[in-house]
Amino acid sequence: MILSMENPKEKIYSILQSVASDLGVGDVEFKVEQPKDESHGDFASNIALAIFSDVKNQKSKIKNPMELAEEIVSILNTKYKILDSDFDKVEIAKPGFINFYLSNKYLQNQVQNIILQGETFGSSSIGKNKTASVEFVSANPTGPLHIGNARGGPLGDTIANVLTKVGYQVVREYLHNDVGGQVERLGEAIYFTIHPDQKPKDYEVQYQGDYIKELSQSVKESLEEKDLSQEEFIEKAGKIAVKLMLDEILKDCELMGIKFDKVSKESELRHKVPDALSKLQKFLKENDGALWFAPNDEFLKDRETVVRKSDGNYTYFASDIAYHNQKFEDKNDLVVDILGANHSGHVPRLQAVVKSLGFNTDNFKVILYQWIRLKRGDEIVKMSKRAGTFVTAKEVLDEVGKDAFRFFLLTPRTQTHMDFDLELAKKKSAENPVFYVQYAHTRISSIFSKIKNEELEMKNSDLSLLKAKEEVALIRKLLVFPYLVEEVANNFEVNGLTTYALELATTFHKFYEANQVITKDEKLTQARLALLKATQITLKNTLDLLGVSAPEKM
RNA sequence: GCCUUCGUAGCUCAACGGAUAGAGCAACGGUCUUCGGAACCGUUGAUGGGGGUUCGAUUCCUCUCGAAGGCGCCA
Repeated sequence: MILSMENPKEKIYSILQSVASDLGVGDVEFKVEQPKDESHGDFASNIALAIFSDVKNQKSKIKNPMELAEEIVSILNTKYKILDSDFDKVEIAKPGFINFYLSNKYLQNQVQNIILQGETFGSSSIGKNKTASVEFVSANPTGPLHIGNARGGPLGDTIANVLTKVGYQVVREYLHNDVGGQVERLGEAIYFTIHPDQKPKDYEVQYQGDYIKELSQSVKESLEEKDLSQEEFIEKAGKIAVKLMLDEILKDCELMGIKFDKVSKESELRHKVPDALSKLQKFLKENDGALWFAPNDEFLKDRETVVRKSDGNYTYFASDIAYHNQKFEDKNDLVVDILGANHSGHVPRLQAVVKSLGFNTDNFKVILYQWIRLKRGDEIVKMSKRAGTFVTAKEVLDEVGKDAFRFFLLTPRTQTHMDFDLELAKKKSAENPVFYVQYAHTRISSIFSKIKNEELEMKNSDLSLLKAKEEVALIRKLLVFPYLVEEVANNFEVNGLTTYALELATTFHKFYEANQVITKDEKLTQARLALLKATQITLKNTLDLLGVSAPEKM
């Protein structure tokens, strides 16, 4: 049995599967994972516990998990000669875990490997020759991007980065809602701001706030020459305003480090609605003069949705049907929507649409993120676009900067209802964890800036000199990265990347405190420089995925 | 009323059903004649509450309390 060590984790998994077959329990489900505690090895498996708890397999000999683990390890040693490969040690632990320890030699050699891979370290081929569409932000253009919408920005962008990293060809998409009642309301708000005397007493203006005044000014300038009726003015004002808002939103996105590849307009999608609906004939029904999407899906019973109003106009939902139909007809292997929690009710309908259109819902992922709750000290800030009381993304961005902004928003899981203290954010921006990570990168760059002697180039360094506790720990941490990237590409939980960035920085800082890199011992210096190089690469690659800069100086 | 999500340390957040629940900030106490102290080390401190499933539960089920959001011919 020869172990190819390209991917130790997969290797362990496949060998354990063979062992399971040897034991006559080939169908058992077990895991191989990377324990968080170093003392539990580089990889650990619960296979013995899994076999034990699998009732069906208990019919013959009932052993306890520890004995089972012992038997498995002995098979690994004898039949599969696992210690002849790059493993140092295979141990059993308490309830019945089997822990695998990589040899120092294997670990040391990986340093060179990382350096050779450089910026491709962490890449994989799971998305090779595949395309993905990631839609995010898609904010209503009836007001500026606020801090709530903004969470989807870094999130979608980072997911797109990760998918790119694993080989997908990714299109970043934005949907511009430039038609519908909201656009008219916006036009009205502008009209009545310019002509307050004409506002009917019982009419309630939908959108308010300083931005409406500014918008009104801009709209007025471009329309004042023309002689328009109130109705024409409102219509044109809405269109102009919505375009202005889009430009502003996209500009804010750029401040966040985001550029979209494709901006679709709802007004154009509407032309494609009839085609898309024709594919859904079976699931459409007329009622009260309106046309409804009514799939015979258990979950959607009594939740039918209108696609064409009785006045003949299509709804936003109809546009979304056309939009998703197009995304899939564009032959995307993966379609990802990043939506705020206020769209939670929309999700099952979208899934039903994708399914009813005949596409595979496995290729359709919707990521819902919870709203951010804003606080000023102890006071909760209520945000309302209507009342004009909201905090814009730009305000916060200007205050804390892109890097801290992104890192902060990417740290919690998407389901977390995070609290954002504006005062604290301003006060503490200099102490944001992101600087801790960036500082690690800066420290490394600083050391390299001191190396002038070419003899200290780390090619051919003797990596076996890297055996200090902190050195080995650092190598181990570096090797987690490719597994993490692949995991995130599968589960979209990008917060794992920020956690990892912090852990990696910590491991580095500890190494740095304990070991002088540049010393009179040239061989050791070379080896440590190689380790630093590999660390720098990994930090940079992680920060790149997060869209956070990796500065040489701070 | 129904549906979704959340409740972890004083605060903001982590933890594929796994092993001693981890970080940062705050508080307190240490570490520099060395590559950047935006660092390192240490102390105090937490799973809202009750049941259940499991060898094992912050994680799954159930009840309960609390918070956010959704339940339109709006988007």
